[in-house]
Amino acid sequence: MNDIRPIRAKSGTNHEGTSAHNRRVMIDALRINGALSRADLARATRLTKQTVSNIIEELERDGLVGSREAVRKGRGQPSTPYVLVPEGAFAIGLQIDRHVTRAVAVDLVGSVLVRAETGLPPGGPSTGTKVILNLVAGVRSRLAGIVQQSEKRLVGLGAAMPGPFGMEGSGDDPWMMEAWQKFPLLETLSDGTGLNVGLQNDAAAAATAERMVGAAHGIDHAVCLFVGYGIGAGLILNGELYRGANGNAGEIGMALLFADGKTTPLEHRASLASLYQHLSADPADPDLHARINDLASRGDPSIEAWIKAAAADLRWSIHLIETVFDPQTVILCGSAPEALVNRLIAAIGPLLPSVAERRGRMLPRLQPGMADSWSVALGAAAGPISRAFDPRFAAILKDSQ
Amino acid sequence: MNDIRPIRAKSGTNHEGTSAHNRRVMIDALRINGALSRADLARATRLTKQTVSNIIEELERDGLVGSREAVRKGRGQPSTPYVLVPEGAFAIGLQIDRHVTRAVAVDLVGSVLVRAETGLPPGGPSTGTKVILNLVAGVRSRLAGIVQQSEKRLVGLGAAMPGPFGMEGSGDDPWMMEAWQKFPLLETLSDGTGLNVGLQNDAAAAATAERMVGAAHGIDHAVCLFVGYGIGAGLILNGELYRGANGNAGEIGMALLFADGKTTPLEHRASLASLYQHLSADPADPDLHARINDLASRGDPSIEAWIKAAAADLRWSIHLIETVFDPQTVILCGSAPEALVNRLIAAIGPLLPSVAERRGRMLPRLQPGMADSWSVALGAAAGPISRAFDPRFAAILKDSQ
DNA sequence: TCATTAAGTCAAATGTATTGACTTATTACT
DNA sequence: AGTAATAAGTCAATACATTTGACTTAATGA
Repeated sequence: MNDIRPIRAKSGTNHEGTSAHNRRVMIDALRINGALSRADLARATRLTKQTVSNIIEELERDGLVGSREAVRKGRGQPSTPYVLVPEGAFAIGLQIDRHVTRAVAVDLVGSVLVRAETGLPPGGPSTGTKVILNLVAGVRSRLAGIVQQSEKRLVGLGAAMPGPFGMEGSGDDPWMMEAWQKFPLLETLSDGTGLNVGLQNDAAAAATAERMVGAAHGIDHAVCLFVGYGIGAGLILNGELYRGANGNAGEIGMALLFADGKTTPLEHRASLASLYQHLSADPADPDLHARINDLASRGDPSIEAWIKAAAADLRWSIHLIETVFDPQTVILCGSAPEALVNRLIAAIGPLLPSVAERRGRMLPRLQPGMADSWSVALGAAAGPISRAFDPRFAAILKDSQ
Repeated sequence: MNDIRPIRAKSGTNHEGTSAHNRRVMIDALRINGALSRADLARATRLTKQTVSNIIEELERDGLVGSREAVRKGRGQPSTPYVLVPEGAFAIGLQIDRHVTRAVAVDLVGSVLVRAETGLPPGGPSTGTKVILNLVAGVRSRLAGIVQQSEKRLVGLGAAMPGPFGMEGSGDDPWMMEAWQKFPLLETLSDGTGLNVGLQNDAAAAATAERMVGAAHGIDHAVCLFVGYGIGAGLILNGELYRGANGNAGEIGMALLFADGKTTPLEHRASLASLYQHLSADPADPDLHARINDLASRGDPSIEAWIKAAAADLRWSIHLIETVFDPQTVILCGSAPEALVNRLIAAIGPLLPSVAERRGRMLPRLQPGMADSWSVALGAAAGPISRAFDPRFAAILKDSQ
């Protein structure tokens, strides 16, 4: 008689959910297409002109969209194009990496306004959180110096760091990432900044960045293969970042390869970590990034052997991604030096035959994405922007209100 | 000036979208939890009692839900539990396999009411469509003989067959599946039956079945590893079947393994096809299924070597699935004989260490799913039921109305 | 017996999108 | 030059689904 088992159900929705969705759809349409008139928006979203007018008026009042000069394009009344106002919203992005942490402030359209970087002292969270909170506070105050009302328009703080999260650890990581992965980072950052905080792994952040301003812009099914210290895949499925049950979806670097008579995780063979080992380089060396970029762009033999081997593994990874996710395109990005990523892309081709080989493809199977040191921090910041403004199923539900 | 580029945007929504979503949420809640009172539903869905009353009244009028006798459970007015009415809706499921085709009729709760099976003549679609349409028509009329008003309540026809779809083919498949994959099946079935028709690959169908009545019931992140003639994964992500950009997501059988000095697709090593080869058996032999079931349940040495090798490959596949999808659970199912699936599950354990190893797991990492000949046809039928009644983002949008 | 608790209903209010007529501004045609 | 055609956008009224708050019903427990 005593039924203690909780009832599981999805949340319903109501008028406010409808309205919230339609606002997001408008913003998304302007983000993807650039300037659009109210009539354009009505046709594209299948809403009526009147509804679009109401919503646009409201978004304009909120400072999220603005009008440009009317344009004549044939018969009929000239149309007034609307565009996103970059200063309509801001977010802070934070990248926590092995020996460095970076923070950026970005605006609604994904432009980076403030950058800051600092070394992360050894000792993990116990010593690092203070450094991080200082860095964020610095970025925040510099942003306030650049634009008016930035605090009011700050939608959140997005953090990114290498995954996987919540795993039983092996305890052998000298860079203490494992300690960070177990640390209650969300609460600490939330308490320390008073902002809404989100967390994703660095591959997911890179994908979020690619979707906002990069090669995945406006694409609903894309996978970003991220080559950094480790290797991960950021998954854009049905137009949304897919996180999995525990935020660890896409940790493809831990996929096992059978090679040389043993099974090895992909990222032990094809990541920056493996390159550092190949070069006997110290990952903490601040000049290393530039040096590798230089070696890669010169085609130095010390690096070519690694590139050839890594490219073979990445070729396999891309085949795997195409096979299991069936995306419209795969984007290769990374925190690796740009010249290295370009060399890898060149060395990866031609791709292996896969289900992606089909008539009528609109996009290349493999595209280069961002490969600079700031793309993960940018993607971290894009997270809160996306959560606040992109159309998502969760956003219409009552339990998100 | 002439801007021909089409405007891309997501569709907006309105009251009808809201209402449609809330109806689906009610049905979903009753499907997952069984009998619930209006008050229960209001709490679970976060809608008001009044709204729930309105919707339940409407669903009852539509014959989709019905009430049971009121139950007293402490102080307060006794509550009236509502349940799904099985006869509220029906769907036909169709499995097209290499040498056989099966059709079933299922009801709203996933019970199979009618089964029919027939051999598929050689020659592919040109000779096969007639057989299939006859089979479907037979099932349909038998259903009409069993229940009243079945035609009115028929929400669609779901088809399932081995993928991948739309690929440039190699043309060496004696069973003509490639011809089927290129054939305009949807149009043919739609024209031939007048029903809404959907198409999935067989792994996706198996996952749809597991979600409606099997091990994935009520679970939002699950992957069904399907062992049939080939190998595929059916992906339940965020509570919905994920299809990918071209309906080929989850075709894990084509993933490449490096082994014995060459790269081989997984399904050349661990599928029923490989077992048939191992046993030098004729796949068209109608007794083969029973014979393999017998060999597997007796632990016959002729099959144990294959099981051991296949289990190793499946162990790797499960690790891969956990790594890239981060599901709550992996379900092993198949059109393989049940005893074989059970032997495989036993031989697969213990699983490889992965991100799935974490404190506080609620579900086992690997669970057995359905392994009978009818589960794909059942899943095919579950497709239209799910499309019509399960909460989905697409269902609230105007372009789905 | 009566206060308390919980389920469920009623009628009015609220919030959004829709409808259809109307205004405005421009081009194309005669 | 004049006028019809076309398209953008507004106005006021309406429709639709959920919400609100008071109310009714039916049980338990002290």
